[in-house]
Amino acid sequence: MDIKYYQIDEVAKLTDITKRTIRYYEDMELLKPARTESSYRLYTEDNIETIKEIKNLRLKLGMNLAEIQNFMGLKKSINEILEGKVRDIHKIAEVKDKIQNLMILVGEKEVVLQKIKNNCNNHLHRFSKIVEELEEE
Amino acid sequence: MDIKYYQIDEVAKLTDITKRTIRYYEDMELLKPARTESSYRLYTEDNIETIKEIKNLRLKLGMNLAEIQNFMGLKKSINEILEGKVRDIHKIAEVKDKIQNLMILVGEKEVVLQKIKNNCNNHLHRFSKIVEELEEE
DNA sequence: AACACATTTACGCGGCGTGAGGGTCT
DNA sequence: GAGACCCTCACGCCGCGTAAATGTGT
Repeated sequence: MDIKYYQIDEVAKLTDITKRTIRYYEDMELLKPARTESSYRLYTEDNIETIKEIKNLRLKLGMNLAEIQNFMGLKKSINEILEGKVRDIHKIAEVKDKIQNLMILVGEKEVVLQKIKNNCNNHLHRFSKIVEELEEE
Repeated sequence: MDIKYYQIDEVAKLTDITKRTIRYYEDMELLKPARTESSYRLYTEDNIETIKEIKNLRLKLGMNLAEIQNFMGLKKSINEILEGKVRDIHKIAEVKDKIQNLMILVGEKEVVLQKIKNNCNNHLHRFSKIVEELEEE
């Protein structure tokens, strides 16, 4: 069963990430696409999923590439543990710590979002009342 | 009743934002501190709150300064409406639209955070089981 | 005079945008 | 031969970090 490969232009369209940025992620070692004999980059479905994940982490959560590197490394460690490749309890404990730290950061971001949401809702309600009052005049 | 003013070094310590960055926010017109005769910047409590808010929006939500400009403009519009300075129903409707768009963006960010949280929790549970099994050996 | 602040100006890095100049052909 | 791709430099902008040169005095 052969793997389907995509060229960079198609990947850019599928992910809505520019070719420049996709190549830059490779420079930063977030991606390692295959190459043709003439150096054309060949991306797998997995590569495309990785790009979409980077996009989310950058644009929605504002992580920088170093943080994303870290995050990807954590995911790799998690998979190695789940696959039984890592059986050292201390190593596993380290990864658990990293996961818990990550959840703290996630929690802090959620707090900020909640505050904004609450404010927005309050304003929308008040505006409705204000508009009603204006319409009565 | 006179207002208490802070110099930039104290503001930097109170907000944990560098002086360089605080000055840069002024260049970007996010801040307009008063000045002494010798050009020293003087910040109010309100200025400090603004800096803390910018910090949250940048570091926790990854907004760029242009987006923050927009966000601050929206807040200003909201206050003008709440204060009764704006009584044009169409203007109020525009602001409501902007608030709703903002809430959509906030919702998208929450989805990403929720996925990460769920994954983290799943992994932590699985790790506990793996560690139990390893300890039985 | 000396110290601890302040000011502006300017170059450097990360994360790309945007060509330029030149090969390849899914 | 002509598109429509691909490649690798390389310079420019934004959001600051980090001096350097200079002024002020909470």
